[in-house]
Amino acid sequence: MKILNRDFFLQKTLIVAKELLGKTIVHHINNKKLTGIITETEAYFGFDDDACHAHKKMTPRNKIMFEKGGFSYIYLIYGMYYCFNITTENKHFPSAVLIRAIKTNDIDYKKTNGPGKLCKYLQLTKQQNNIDLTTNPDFYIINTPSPKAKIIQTPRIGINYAKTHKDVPWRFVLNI
DNA sequence: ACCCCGATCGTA
DNA sequence: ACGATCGGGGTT
Repeated sequence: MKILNRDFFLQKTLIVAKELLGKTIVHHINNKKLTGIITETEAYFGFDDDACHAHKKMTPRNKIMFEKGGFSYIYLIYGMYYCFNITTENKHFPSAVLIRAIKTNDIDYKKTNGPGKLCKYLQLTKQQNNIDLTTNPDFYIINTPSPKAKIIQTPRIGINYAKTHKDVPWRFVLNI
C-alpha cells in the first residue's frame, strides 16, 4: 500500500491516464474515509488539444493545469457538478487526467460511473482544488495493483465542440 | 456590464 | 432529446 509519488505523475499524460486505471483514490473528510478504484480516465494536454481547458491561455480557473504532476484540478461544470482531474508532466505544460468513473465497495456502480457522480460520492468540491496529492494526508492515490481486466481505448466524451482533437482516442476504460 | 456556454446527469 | 443551473471567460 504505497501512495503514488511525484515521479508517477510527471510521466506523459497518456501513460498516466492508462496507468491510473485500477489505482485507489482516498479522501478523508468529516471523520470518514471515502475510497474508490479508478475505472475510467481521459487525457487532456498541450497547446494543440482544443478540448484542453488551458490550450489557449492561462486563466484563474485553468492555472492548476500548468502545475507539475500530482495536483488536483477540480472545477464546477454546468453550474451543478464538479470534475476531478490530476495534473501531469512538468510545470508550465498544461496537462491533466480527468477521472471519469470509480468502483466502490459500498454503493452501486451506477452511482459512481461518471465524473460528476464520483465527485459527489467522494465529496470533492472547489475546497479540494489545487491540493498536492503526493503529500496531503487526507487526499491521495494508492498504488493498488493493476487489474487483469482489458483496457478499452476510445475518443473522449462530451467534447463535440472540439475541432482538431475531437476524435483522438485519449479515453481509457477498464472492462468491468 | 453583458452574454454565451460547458470535460454532466437525470428524466422523458 | 432536453432542461437544470451558474461561474468563467470573452466581448463591449
